[in-house]
Amino acid sequence: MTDTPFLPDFFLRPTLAVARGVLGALLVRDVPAGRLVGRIVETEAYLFNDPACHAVRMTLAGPEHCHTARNAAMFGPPGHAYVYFTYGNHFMLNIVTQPAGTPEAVLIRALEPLEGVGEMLHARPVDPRNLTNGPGKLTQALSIGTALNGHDLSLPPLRLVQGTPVPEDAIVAAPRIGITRATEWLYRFYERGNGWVSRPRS
DNA sequence: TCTTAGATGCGCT
DNA sequence: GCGCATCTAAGAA
Repeated sequence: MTDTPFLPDFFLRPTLAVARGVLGALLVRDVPAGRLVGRIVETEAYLFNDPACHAVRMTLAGPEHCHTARNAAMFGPPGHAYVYFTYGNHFMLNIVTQPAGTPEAVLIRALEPLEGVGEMLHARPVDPRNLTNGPGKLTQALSIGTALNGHDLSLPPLRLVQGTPVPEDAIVAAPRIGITRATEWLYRFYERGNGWVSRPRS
């Protein structure tokens, strides 16, 4: 069960459907210290015509003005990783969706740790309850940085594999966190009642 | 338990 | 310079 990858077509579905569909999927990360596995419990969708997306300028000025070194991976093939650095400290992990040329992605916001918790705590020495309940936290716990930007998520050392999908009636849609534009769009999805979901700042 | 401010560095204007 | 798909420590209650 931890070895079934997603078929490429999965990432060609509408990005909002992918954001729901990867809830329950597993992220498998191989590091020298061992194998780390986390279950995805919270995501956000970012669309090409989305004011909060790094590639929104495509709609305004055309692709040639919005395709930059930073967001290049979002224009690449679906099912690959888009990793970027922000706030001077943190890496964000996204799954690229849509055909190459259409910059959309799904941000992984929280994981439920399943395997390798001891190794994760070594990479991120904090109270275990704060190990992977946020987008910057989980990348630190899994040692994910820009070296994995553009990486094919069907291959080691970072793979996305199928788990038990979260049923639709257990998925909550909510406003995205930490953005200043399009804050009313319900593009954040999480598993209802899961204790690893990040908490919005008030 | 909750709220606030500061850190930190890259990409853009 | 300013903003940022964030996190943490410190302080109040």
